[in-house]
Amino acid sequence: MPQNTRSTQQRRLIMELMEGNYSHPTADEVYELARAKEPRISRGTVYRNLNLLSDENKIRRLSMPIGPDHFDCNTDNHYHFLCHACFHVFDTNIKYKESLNADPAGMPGFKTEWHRLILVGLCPECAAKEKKGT
Amino acid sequence: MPQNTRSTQQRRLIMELMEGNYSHPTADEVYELARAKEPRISRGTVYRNLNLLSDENKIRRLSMPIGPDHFDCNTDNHYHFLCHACFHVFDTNIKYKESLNADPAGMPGFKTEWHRLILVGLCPECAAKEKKGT
DNA sequence: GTAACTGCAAACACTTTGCGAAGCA
DNA sequence: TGCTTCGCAAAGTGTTTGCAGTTAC
Repeated sequence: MPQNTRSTQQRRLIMELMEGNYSHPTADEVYELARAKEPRISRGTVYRNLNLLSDENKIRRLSMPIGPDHFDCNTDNHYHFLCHACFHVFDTNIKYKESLNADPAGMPGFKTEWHRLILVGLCPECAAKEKKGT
Repeated sequence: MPQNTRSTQQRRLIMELMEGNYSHPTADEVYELARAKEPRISRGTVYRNLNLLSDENKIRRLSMPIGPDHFDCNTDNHYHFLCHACFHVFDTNIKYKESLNADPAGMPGFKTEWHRLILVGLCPECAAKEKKGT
């Protein structure tokens, strides 16, 4: 990260697109949204800004067991559900377990900084489609 | 997956390398191990066989929030710790929560098939190095 | 003025895939 | 014999990076 970050048009646009966007978009989805408003914006700029905003904790990067990373405007600790059919990401109601970041029992010396819990399966819509198809 | 899978030299070699190997190697590490015994083996073959063996549940694919996938000869459900300095993967002693695969409370319609919990931080060795460096 | 940032394109890391030859059942 | 698998190389996906020009402060 540079010492002084600046407020550029592109950065403001990307932050605006993320604010209040609870769809957990991928970098490419943000790129498409951004391009609709600012056609000259480049993919590199979107990636760079998403990385910078994550580093500044203004958004959260969500790495998935399948496919590209997603980004979340909600930086509160919470867990996600990934549908392996439509690849949408959903928030879960599972309570965040702060205790998992404490030294895991029986693993002295390990310093946990963060943890990731992801459920993978089918969302209601895709589960219904699956049923119909069978 | 094909209807009938065969027992080839390469597949047997890769399975042998995985059996009793608790170091959670990446595909590339398996490739290097395999090449030491069978120099003509190709990367594609290693990837194909690791995928096939995972599909057959003879090994387990571990997707990490950083870096390439790892593979585990232990197919029992358990959780892992990733050191973000040396990128080694360790088994944790955290009890597997079967209940997370039940319908998450308050999320009717979602069908969870599996879940992944990964702790990220520093292993004892890298934590010690970090301390020294500071 | 100058460090931070941009667009662009090339490079990168990891993985999959198309093909013709070889091998297992 | 016929389907599976192989080695090889090329392509695919998602992301980062070097560069020369531009912009914020």
